[in-house]
Amino acid sequence: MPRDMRLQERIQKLREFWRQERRVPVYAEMLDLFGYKSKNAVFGLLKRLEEEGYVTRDSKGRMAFLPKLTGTVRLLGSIAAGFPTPEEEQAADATTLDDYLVRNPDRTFMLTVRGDSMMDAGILPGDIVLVEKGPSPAQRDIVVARVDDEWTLKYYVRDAAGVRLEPANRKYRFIRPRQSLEIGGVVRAVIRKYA
Amino acid sequence: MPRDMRLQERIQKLREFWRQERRVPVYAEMLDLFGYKSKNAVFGLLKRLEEEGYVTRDSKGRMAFLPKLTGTVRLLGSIAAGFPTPEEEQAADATTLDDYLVRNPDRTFMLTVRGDSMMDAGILPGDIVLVEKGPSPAQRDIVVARVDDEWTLKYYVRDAAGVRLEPANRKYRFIRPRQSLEIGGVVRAVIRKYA
DNA sequence: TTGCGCGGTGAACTCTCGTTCAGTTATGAT
DNA sequence: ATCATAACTGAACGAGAGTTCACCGCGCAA
Repeated sequence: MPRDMRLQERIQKLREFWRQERRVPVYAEMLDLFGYKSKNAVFGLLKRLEEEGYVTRDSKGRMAFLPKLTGTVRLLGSIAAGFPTPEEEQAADATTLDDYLVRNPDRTFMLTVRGDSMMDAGILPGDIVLVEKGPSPAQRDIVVARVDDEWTLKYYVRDAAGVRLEPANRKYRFIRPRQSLEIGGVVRAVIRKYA
Repeated sequence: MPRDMRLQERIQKLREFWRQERRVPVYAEMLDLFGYKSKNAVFGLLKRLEEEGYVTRDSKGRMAFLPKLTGTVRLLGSIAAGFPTPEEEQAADATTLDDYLVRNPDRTFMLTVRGDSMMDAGILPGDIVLVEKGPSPAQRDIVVARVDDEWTLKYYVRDAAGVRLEPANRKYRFIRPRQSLEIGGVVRAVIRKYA
């Protein structure tokens, strides 16, 4: 059996273990995970995995899996580039959606969208927005704002007259808040999950 | 200092540790993480965290953090329901986007959308689709299909005459594949990340 | 004030974990 | 076929892990 194939198989075992247990297996567990009989074999394998960027160790030698191992999706190119062959799939590094989408975990929330005020921006009712609380919005950021005692999504636009909130839907007109403008947060991502 | 507040602070420390190290801290590390002087204090705290569903143990007592601790986003209600008070935020359980969006990690890929064939379904150029390879598409699933030697997104529709691929854009007409229809995978989610 | 319980200290202990070393077997290139 | 190197076995070791136990002190209610 070729060397690289065996390695990939073992990495696959580690992925499965991680998904089930949410932790790094101890040597004893890796023994029967890989079919080894000696802990030193595990030791050697881990050294290779470290070289290839699947695991790290802290200053005291404690191990942790990296996203290359724990990731749930592989990042490929564009759709036009075509669908990947199995080899290309293997080559593509895995990543986690959390790392990809969330910068400030403690301030980020998922909210379900109601209403069609941002339809023209591709945000449909039922979609989920990732909202970061706290930062002051930049020009044309989409924000969660209180308008007429009701929370909605709007573009945040600063102009000569102050701040105005623009919908992305021709049915509605923009709004210029009278006094206090309450901003819940800034939309960092939109997620639509099918079925 | 009230009991629950201290607990929340400590949970927060654990979250930070997890984000940095991607593993469960050992007792010694928790000692100065929490400012304890005795390992038994850590032992007691972990028992509480287990009762409250933040950590699990396997049959041999090995610990793992649960999504309630490792999660990056909190799932709130709808936007119309308003923005949460700090107490409501605390009450909302954290979750990971990976668990939320990906069912079959080994078969799921991220692809960047090129072209406007699905614009009316809220899928814009530059968006990212999560594609699951393998499953046979259900009626009106969005699929990655090869059309005229080029990969695109289309609705998959089975009708009396066989299979047809429908765009979500009035500019284009549906397509009925002559012989072989190549399906790359089924779109399970759409993601749009700002800036 | 007394008594109780929670939350903590400190020390002792056991056992498992990761590492090391010497030696053996398998693998793949020449 | 030969040989160097990588992969693995088996045993031994030492450190560090988590657990347990005895005890303490503070807040709080009776």
